[in-house]
Amino acid sequence: MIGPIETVLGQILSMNLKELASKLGLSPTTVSRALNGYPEVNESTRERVVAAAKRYNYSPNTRAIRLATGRAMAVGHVIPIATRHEIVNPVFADFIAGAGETYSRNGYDMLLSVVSDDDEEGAYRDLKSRGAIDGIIVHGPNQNDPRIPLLRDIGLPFVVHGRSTGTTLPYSWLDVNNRRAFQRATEFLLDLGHTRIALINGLEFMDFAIRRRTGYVDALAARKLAADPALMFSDEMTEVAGYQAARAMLALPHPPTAFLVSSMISGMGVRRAIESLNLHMGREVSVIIHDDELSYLRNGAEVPIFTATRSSVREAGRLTAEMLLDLIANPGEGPKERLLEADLIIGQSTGPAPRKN
Amino acid sequence: MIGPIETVLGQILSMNLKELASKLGLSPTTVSRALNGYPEVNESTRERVVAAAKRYNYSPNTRAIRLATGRAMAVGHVIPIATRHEIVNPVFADFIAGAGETYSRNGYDMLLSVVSDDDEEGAYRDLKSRGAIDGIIVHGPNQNDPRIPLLRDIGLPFVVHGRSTGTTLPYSWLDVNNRRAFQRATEFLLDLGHTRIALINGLEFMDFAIRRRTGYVDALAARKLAADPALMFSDEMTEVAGYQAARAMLALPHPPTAFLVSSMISGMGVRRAIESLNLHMGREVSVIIHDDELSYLRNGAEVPIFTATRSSVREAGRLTAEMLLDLIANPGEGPKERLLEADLIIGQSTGPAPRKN
DNA sequence: AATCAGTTTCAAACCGCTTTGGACAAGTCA
DNA sequence: TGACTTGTCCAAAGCGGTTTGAAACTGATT
Repeated sequence: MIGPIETVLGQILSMNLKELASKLGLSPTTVSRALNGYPEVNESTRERVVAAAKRYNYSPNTRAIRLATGRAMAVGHVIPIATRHEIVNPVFADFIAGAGETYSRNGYDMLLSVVSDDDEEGAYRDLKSRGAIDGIIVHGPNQNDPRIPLLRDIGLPFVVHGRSTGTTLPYSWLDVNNRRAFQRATEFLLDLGHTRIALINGLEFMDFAIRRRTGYVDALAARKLAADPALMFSDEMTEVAGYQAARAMLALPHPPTAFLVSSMISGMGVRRAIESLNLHMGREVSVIIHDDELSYLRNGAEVPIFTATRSSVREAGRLTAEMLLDLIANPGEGPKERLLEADLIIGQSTGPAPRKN
Repeated sequence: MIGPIETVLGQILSMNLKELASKLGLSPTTVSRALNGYPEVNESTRERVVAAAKRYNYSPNTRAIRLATGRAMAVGHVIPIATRHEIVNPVFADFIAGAGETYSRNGYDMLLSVVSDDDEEGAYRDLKSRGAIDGIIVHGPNQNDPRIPLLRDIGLPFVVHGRSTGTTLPYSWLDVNNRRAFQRATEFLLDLGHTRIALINGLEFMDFAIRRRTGYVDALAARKLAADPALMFSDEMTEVAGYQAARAMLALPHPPTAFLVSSMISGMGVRRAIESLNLHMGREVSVIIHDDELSYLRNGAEVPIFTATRSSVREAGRLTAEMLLDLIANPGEGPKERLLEADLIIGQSTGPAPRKN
């Protein structure tokens, strides 16, 4: 009889190594080696084994491999749920899609842990001591992030997506040059003649938000302009928050003529605020956003709607995952760092500053 | 010496069962039983064991448990990446956050597989035959979804988030009553005097989109109104698609006075189209959206911006995961079904139909 | 013919837990 | 008193692979 065994229920029982070996008249050792590409097995034997494995639909039991090798062949991602505001970062989906591609390609599984943020440390320790994963990716680092020394202490290989200002320990990270991106964007607005430029930022304990603000402030300072606290806003990056902040600023006696906005979603709120006052984006008010190239929130079809600093978070996921697998495979090597530059792409949301009247 | 052993590298080596047992002068059998709550162990012994386990920071090796018990203690989620349009469904993040809470609470891991959609079948077979998971959740079912018979055939417990019109096999699912939700929304618009109601739907090979259209068509038919094909649009649910569809419809000789929109994101595009024509949502044009209560896309702060059919996808994640764990624990029981009703919440985006002039 | 190296194969130990089938002591019943 | 429970514990056999150390065979060398 050929092919996998069918039970009464129609379920396919995959056979195990011992069965396959006896079917071939070989020892499990040889079969295992043949399938795993070890040199000490005759080529013709290997071919027989490989053919039989395919014919009988054999695939080795992951649980057994993991126990035998001591490796989990899995990478963890911890999603902290803020107990206060319960927000799932919308860039997660795309980052994870990118990372997942890398894992699939390399035979790794991706383990997601959803954890309330006051229990994150416990989650890391648990994943490590249970031996559930070989490494982990750290999301959304804050200033002086405690997770970095923690992971170093418990000896779990990790790569940070982003960086942590204030951390002096060396660690592996991949980040977008957020400071440079917002510096360039600010310069671009200044070149267009804007001087009242508002910053609608994310939460400024997050590292990326700190760096973006620095870029913005630096660019202003280079032109001898001081950042106006009334034009700097920091909050959760939601549509509503963007709308409210922009409304409030546009109602100031001396309103901004341009907005630098930390995300596409906040940007849509800013746009709504502008249009609700019968103003026009790219005419009376200019807007630049940061575009993570989220797959479900494209910045326009062919023509970009927003002028934007752009960097694909999906690609970041792919690359960060590659760095981690590399780190796992070569534990001896030191930390790796990688800085991606964002593109500045010009859309329809920016134009010359309106003349004073 | 008290506490876990520290190596030169400062890594914490967690001890294993055998070591703990010998430290206690007991057999591994007894220690295992004491920790797992079996009755055949003296209470005082159990206390000693539990205390020692805590003191030495013992946590059993997941890999070994899995091999020994034959259970993976893990649930799979397959994220298909459409090779054509490469879109990650934005509701994934929140659904998974909800499901993840359930898994954590029950000691299960969540395994995410990112797979190109032409290879999804292979991914399921692989997960099953490797023994990597005990069950799986099916996302985004289409009409006559082939995954349902497939999973039944390979004998992998599963619950579908959504349903599959045309599938006659019984299977477990959890769904929102999409038909009823859109029927009620349409009735609400009809009651406000609207007769030209447009439908901006998702891709209509997706089951939820089919059901929503049915609800919409039924409600119109109940008032002896025929659905106008010119007012029915189906595409990816992006902001840009919503904008373009609404722009086009509003330019018709006999434009709609109301829009029924399948998602918050498309709804933002529709709103932009309306405002770009100097019309006002809730005045000249009414809009109802479906609100999945995505954490990063709240429908307004206190006051909802959009009138909406509302159903929390995060809660759906929690409940679907519970159903699956139940199914895994009680394989004998038949398929379970659960239909959630969406709320109709009234926001500022709907109002009476404008008088004809 | 004996020795040796190289190739190919295998038996058995091992990974760290669970679980089966006793063993042993103490208490109960006839 | 002997037979039977009951309570408590343990040795050993698993789960399904990988990996070590040795055996068997081949052909070449002395």
